[in-house]
Amino acid sequence: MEKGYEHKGIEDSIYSFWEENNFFYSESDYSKKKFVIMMPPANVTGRLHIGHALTYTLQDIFVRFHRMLGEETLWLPGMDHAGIATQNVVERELLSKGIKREDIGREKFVEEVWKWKEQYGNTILNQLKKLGVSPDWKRLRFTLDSSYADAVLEAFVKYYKDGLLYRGERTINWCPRCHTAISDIEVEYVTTKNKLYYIKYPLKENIGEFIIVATTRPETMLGDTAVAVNPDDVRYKDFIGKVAILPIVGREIPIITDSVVDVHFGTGAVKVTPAHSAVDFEIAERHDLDVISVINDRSQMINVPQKYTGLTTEQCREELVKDLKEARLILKEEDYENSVGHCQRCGTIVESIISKQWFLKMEPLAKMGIASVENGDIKITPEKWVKVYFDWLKNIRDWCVSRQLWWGHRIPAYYCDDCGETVVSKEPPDKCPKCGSKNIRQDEDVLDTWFSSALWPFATLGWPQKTKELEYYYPTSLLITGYDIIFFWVARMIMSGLYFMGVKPFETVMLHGLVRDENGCKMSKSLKNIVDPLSLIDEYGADALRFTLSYLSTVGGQDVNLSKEKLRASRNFVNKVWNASRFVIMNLQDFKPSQFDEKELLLEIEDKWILSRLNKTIIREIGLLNEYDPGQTSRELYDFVWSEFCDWYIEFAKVRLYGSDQNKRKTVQYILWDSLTKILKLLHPFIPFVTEKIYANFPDSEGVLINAEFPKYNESLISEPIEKEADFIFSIIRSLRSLKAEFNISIIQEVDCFYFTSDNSEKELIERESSKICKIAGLSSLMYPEKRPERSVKAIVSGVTLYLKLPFEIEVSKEIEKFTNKLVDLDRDISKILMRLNNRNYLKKASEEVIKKDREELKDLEKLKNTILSHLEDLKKDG
RNA sequence: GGGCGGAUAGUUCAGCGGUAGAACGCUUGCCUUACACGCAAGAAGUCACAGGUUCAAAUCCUGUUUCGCCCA
Repeated sequence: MEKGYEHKGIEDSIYSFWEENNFFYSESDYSKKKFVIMMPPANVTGRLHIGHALTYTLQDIFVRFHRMLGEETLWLPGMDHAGIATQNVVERELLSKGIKREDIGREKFVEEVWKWKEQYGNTILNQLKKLGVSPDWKRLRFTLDSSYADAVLEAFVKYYKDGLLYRGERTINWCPRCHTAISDIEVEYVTTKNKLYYIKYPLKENIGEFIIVATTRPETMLGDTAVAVNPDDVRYKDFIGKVAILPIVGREIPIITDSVVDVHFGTGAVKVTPAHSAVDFEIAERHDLDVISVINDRSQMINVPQKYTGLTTEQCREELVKDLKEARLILKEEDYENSVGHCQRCGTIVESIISKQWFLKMEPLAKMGIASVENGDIKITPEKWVKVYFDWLKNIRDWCVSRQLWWGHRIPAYYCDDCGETVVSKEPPDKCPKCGSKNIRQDEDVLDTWFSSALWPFATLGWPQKTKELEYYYPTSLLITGYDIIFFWVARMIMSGLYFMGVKPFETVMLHGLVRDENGCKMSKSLKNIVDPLSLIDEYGADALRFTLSYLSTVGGQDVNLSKEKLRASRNFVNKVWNASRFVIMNLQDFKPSQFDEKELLLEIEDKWILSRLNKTIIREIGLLNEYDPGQTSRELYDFVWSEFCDWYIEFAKVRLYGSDQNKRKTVQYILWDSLTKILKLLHPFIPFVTEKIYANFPDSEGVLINAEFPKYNESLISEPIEKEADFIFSIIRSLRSLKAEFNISIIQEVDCFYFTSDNSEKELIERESSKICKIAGLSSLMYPEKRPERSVKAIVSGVTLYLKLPFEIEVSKEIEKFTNKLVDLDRDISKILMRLNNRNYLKKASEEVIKKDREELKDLEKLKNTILSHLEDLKKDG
């Protein structure tokens, strides 16, 4: 084995080895418990970013863990056709060749997109492999696969037949750049500095009187069909029912009341533009107002006086404000901050317009979604998201599912040109069922990509066919994803799973945080703080990246602040594991674990200690992963492996390993082999490459780690007294080393040492372990003296006083000072505990366990105090 | 406007009722035959602020300040 772990070269070959041997493959097996995760489908245009790295690392940890537990584990990978994004990419590419999509037509364009997909679509999948993830690639699904497309059609038709899908003219969010409708949640609101204009609308009957409305978008007034005030607003009591004259246009519009009007906004009177505001549209429905569209789908003015027609909204605003000012109809304008909707995909300001679209009625679906989480059928963790989920579902609006794109699932609705009949069916009708006409056209639009990904947990398993996969794998076990798509994807999957399958799509949803930079800032192109996971893998190794991401994640699903510092720490840890293994393997050359009989074990304190600690760690890992806390698991594994196994056990092991007693040597070889084998298995879900590589070098390894059995724990090996004894020995060693450091004696320079204690068990323990203490603390001897040694440095551990024979004189006064200071600290600690133990309420109310712990602590401290006191006396005699 | 989350060592963060923790950085020694991506020994904190609950509060409650996110 090499001196340092070099991930380059190793990772790729191990990955191909796993893949070639089908270790990721799953087959339904009713004799086994199953564990199923559906991978959130990756955007086909995407490249691997750090957010993917986090989510897929976490998923892979659970997948590998359950696979090692012997469960039938399926992790189904996938890709999403990503309607708008993909269409944009290919459109841009064609445009660079001077071709517009309209030039070549729908069919040719879609062909081009498929070509693009075949060529570049697998980029992200290959990048994913670099991370070491282990999904069943043979079951890879794409949301436009023909069987998947069939599921989408089936869903659409069923929703329609059940009366949940309808086509209608309603207010929608329109992206003028993507040139399509988008759903409410695809709009991102950004606080923007704007002007608030106060515009005077003259009253018809009362010449010279006005009602003043405030707006940030004066150009929309051209489409006003009313002015509304709050019914409780006394200021406008005399205006209600009167008629205002819309300036510039001259239209007569009523002054109405509606409780949605906020009395604190502007003047309390608002203009009502039903065609360009969802709220106003609802007001219009309640009051039966006209709806006049004045902005078209290219952000141009229509149905307005000649001089404004065809202008963009911005040009129109400028002109109109000028004209209103000339007519002295603008009372004032003031600075104002409001939220302006932007297209989530391209950042363009979205326009509210009236448009004929397909909508999915959400209320009945939302009720199902709420119930299944409320009654505990589906568990969401961390729990704080449950409330967010409920709030969204309780206030949900109908979902606009049609998109004016060419790339996606084309809506299976057919319209008769002769009688106007609408037919929704999976198969195109050859004639109109109503009038028999053959003039039938399919709807031009495609479905929102999220409409298809909502079907992911069952459409990937062959639904609507009753496949054996669907039968076995549905419902799935766990869904892991970022909290940012709780509405987009999680909630919608729950609703459609319940609706079409009648059963929840997954048992548990685990939501994790988003990856941010080391200062907690969102990664963005403009901040130039984007880190590319592939270059991180290249620099630090996939294991180090994976370990960093899991190490930084928390049960609370906090955002993850990634830093190079943490990556370096993880890389060092991986290297530590490598070198500890290297040490063990080097010392196992003459040892055959399979031929060793456990009855020959001559266990010593450190063996029993590491076995106790190891078994506790196994229990912790199983417990923590079952509580969805991979972060805490990685932190505890790190500490156990580094600070306990490497720092103490391996150091102790060297004593017998390099000693002459062959039986002792065999024991320590066996424990090293046994515990490291288990450690590698415990670590494997987190750092699969390095552990697999090491395992291949292991004597008598049972094959490969990826499908090795997860270590079983043995509770009878856990012992608190053993751990306490070991800690006592460690403390002795620590204080001896500390003494040497204090007096600048090199760790390898051996010195004589005496120890004294009035406690027999302590004396025996040290006697028994003295040769190891000597080796590890760098002593030439450790003796119990006939009489008290003179002029020696002392350290005190519990009842033990240690006398280090230094090659030079020490200052007694300094020693006295040192111990006097320690005494002060000690007294403070003792009085703290005494205060508690003398408090009757404490004794009455605190738990027995706590009180017992306090009493033991007090005993220990007092023992220590007595030891210090008697040796202070000694020192004073010396002085 | 409504909701959620953060404020703990120089920095990044764990801990979330019973004696303040880690990593990195810093200081001092060490190339001790697994590892300098290392070893050993240190220094370093009114746990944002103010009240309250409790025998006991970084930890629970209320309020304040402040930073961030989501929804309207």
